Amino acid sequence: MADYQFTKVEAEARQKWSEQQVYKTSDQSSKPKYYVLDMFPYPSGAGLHVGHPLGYIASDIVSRFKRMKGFNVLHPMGFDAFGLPAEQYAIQTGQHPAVTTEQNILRYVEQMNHIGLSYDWDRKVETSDPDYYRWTQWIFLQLFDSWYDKNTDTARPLSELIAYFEKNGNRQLHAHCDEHTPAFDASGWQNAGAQGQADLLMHYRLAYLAEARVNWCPALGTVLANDEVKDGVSERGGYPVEIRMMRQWMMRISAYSQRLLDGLNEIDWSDALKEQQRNWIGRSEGALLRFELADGKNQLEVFTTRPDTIFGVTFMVLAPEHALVPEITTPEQQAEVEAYITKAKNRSERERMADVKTVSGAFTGAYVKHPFTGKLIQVWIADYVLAGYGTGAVMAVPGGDERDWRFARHYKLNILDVIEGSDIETGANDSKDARIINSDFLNGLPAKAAIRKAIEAMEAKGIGKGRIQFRLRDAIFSRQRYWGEPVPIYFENGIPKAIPEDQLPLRLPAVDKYLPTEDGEPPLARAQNWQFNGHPIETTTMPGWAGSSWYFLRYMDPENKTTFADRSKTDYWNQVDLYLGGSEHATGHLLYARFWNHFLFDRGFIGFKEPFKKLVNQGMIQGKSNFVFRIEGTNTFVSAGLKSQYKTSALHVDVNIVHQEILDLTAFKSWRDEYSGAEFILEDPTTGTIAENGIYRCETEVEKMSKSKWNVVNPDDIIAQYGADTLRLYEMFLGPLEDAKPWDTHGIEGVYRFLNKVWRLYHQDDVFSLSQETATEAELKILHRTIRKIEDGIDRYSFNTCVSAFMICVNELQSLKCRKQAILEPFICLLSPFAPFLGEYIWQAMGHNNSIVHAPFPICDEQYLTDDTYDYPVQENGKMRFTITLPKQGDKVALEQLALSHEKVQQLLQGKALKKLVVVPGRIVNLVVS
RNA sequence: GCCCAGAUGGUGAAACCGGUAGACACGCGGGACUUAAAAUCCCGUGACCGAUGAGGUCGUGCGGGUUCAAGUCCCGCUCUGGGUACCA
Repeated sequence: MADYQFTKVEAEARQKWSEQQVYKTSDQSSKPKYYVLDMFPYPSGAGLHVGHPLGYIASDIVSRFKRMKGFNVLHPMGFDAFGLPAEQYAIQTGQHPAVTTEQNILRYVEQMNHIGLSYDWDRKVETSDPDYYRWTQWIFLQLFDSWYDKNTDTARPLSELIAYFEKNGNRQLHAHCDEHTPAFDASGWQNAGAQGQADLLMHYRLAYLAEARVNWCPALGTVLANDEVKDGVSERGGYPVEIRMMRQWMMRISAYSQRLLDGLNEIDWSDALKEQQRNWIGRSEGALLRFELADGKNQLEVFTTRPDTIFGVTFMVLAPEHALVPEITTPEQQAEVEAYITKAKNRSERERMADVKTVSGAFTGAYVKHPFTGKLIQVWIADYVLAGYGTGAVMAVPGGDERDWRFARHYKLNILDVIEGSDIETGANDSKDARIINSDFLNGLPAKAAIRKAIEAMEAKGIGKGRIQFRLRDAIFSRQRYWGEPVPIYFENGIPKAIPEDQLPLRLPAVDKYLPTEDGEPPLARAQNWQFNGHPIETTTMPGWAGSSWYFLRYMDPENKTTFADRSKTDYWNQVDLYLGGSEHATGHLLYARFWNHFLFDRGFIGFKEPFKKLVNQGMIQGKSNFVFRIEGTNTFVSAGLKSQYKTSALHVDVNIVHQEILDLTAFKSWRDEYSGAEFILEDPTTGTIAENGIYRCETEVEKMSKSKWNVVNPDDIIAQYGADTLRLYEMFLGPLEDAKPWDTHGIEGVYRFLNKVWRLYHQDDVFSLSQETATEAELKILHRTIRKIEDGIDRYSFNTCVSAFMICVNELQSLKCRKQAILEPFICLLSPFAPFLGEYIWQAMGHNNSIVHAPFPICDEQYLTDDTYDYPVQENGKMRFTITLPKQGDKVALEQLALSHEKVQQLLQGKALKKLVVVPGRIVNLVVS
């Protein structure tokens, strides 16, 4: 018998769906709502790869299941269409990124439709569409026009802040603002002038301008992402990169630190993910305290989580870029300090944090006075202290902090023992459970009590106070790029002003090149008349996360011309019930989106704080990259087994010309021009020695699936060979949704055979035929057990076990030769969320007019699930021996009696003394014998 | 470095609450059907000892521990993946 004709089946089902517009979703329904969201993709030029659909298929199964269960399901899709790759492509080819992006999107939509994803495409959003980014710009302006009131713990309109300043200045104001905001009274405000007032407001705005550290590449004239910088030079071109302060738009996400932390308690996300967000936000309780410099002029402010170890301070460490460094450095130390700053300056933060082995620093020559003992303490600079965290300065307690200890050891600085039970010769002791010693008034106190007492003493002395510090920093929002949302701000006499709402969208202008200007201005500076009423417009654009921070709201009301989404619609659809996406977004997108959502809630634009009620991370499907080895300086390639005999460099090779790790030599030569004359040193696969007629073996490595790594596998190819239902089932069958796994088609035949078996249940000699006989008890048991397993599986997002449950069911029905509609009609409904094409086709063959998409999900009848007896495994000292059949439920004592009197048990116990009998009803019998 | 996750047969995996480790597949071996092949169906398949039997021993990355019982819980490691603030 031939295979089932999946191409025909899938084409017919697809036509049915598009004719009947089965996925169109109404904003009004008597049914309960359910919102299933996928993280929308960046539409890359390589098209959708097999890794993308993993999550999409899973969420599609849930969507289809919920529809059949009687929910009004919102299941949309869109595109995160701004981004660097399109811009790079534009730089290389001169093509406008909008053009290539649109082509890529069309391709993605087509691919998604081939997979059978049940999106309501009428709700598609694209972040690069002016009708969409108009509202991204609008939200930016709301942030620009808001400040954070710590009294009410909400964002409020700036007009209210201005009214307050006019009456009171910023006295008694409890607002979230920059660290060094000056104090002023009402007259100070009134006399500040337009520029002065604008500067003062800038300290409070939630979207604000400030100086920020960036990776500046002078040769490219642009700022680079950390991952575009490798070993201090640009990845593209290998030019030097320096760290520089630049004026940038920032987002005051730090105002929301505590709320973003608290909100985690209300949402159903994995503990691992919540933990990552908690660590990212990084709340720590401690004290802020000031040390007088010995020069009597300056003060040094530090944040410490261990004020209880204040008597263990033996030196101070500042970040090399700390503002006081030039001022306090003594002439004798100046050369050394400057040399160190130059060296440290261009190390990335990541490098500085990761490198704990090399200790480096420089003494400034300055001293501070210990606030309690009055002793003089040296002030050092070292790059393990980061400028961006806390105050950029630490009080070093080498007895209590590992990094301080290593630093002290290296520079032979004093180490004091202030924590009971330490051995300061071998390392620091950061225990918070020990008692404090050698510390005057803190002696004998446990650390936690000592922390409180130390803070009290500091407050009494007026040198410090208790403080809660967050690691979360304000986010840099400006990008020196072309392909992003323009920031809707213009500058009138240097004062940043909002472009009026009714003038939005501020469209991306045309430019002659997608590159920075000669003097390092961003690409938008190339635009003609980039002005508003004669005033220059901001030239940076927004980052990728701007558009993705609110797209889930736009799906609810995608066409709205007067607001980003009507309140009645956002109230109806409300939170996302299930959000599916990769864990690589744990601290980026998922934090920024929560921030914007909280903000929109504060300002009354939406009615809920947390956007994503339930979140599931699908594991990444990784690529299996293949490598060939070129002998350096030649065009000769050596097989993997022989490569150690030569000096070679490994090069990625296209996975599509490698089969079972063996390179197709002819295909390789025609793959790229430069390899047309390639020569090979081949190996004998059994002996691993050089062999003229041997094979070329590649080495493999599991990496992210990416065009640049030549390991992308396209789902279209799989669909052409096996059909979309097979692809869907196979991706689900691969393993648990949340696990990362490399793509491998080894087992795909299995699910393909399964679908053919399903087909044959409904067809005899390819002719559709079912029997109308009444189902037997055995058949009903199989069906209802499967219904239970599938519902359970979907509820637990355990789609792989669902597929195996289907396989078991079909194997059993097949061996019973069941062809009964009474069983096979509910079965196809059960299967249809997983294999919708085959489901629809058979549903139609059964004579239904409606689509299976709207069929009801079969209901499990409990009476077919219960068993009276159970085969108890009997263990001897925990080792499995045999099974005995006993009642499944029942009184424990009665079961013990039954077990003991069982013939096999008696036999086992002969000549042995029973020490203990363990019987767990419905589970196990364990005989403990001596 | 730091934070988060993972590791089970030749392979992908299952085991949901601490209770029969390896369901379901792939691959492989054998058989049926066929002139033959494909497709399909049936049987076997963790390792080792034993006779190919009965039966037994070992076995869930490594080293310890708790328990009548550990893949599952606790302590200490190793390796792999993700994130580390301008990739998305």
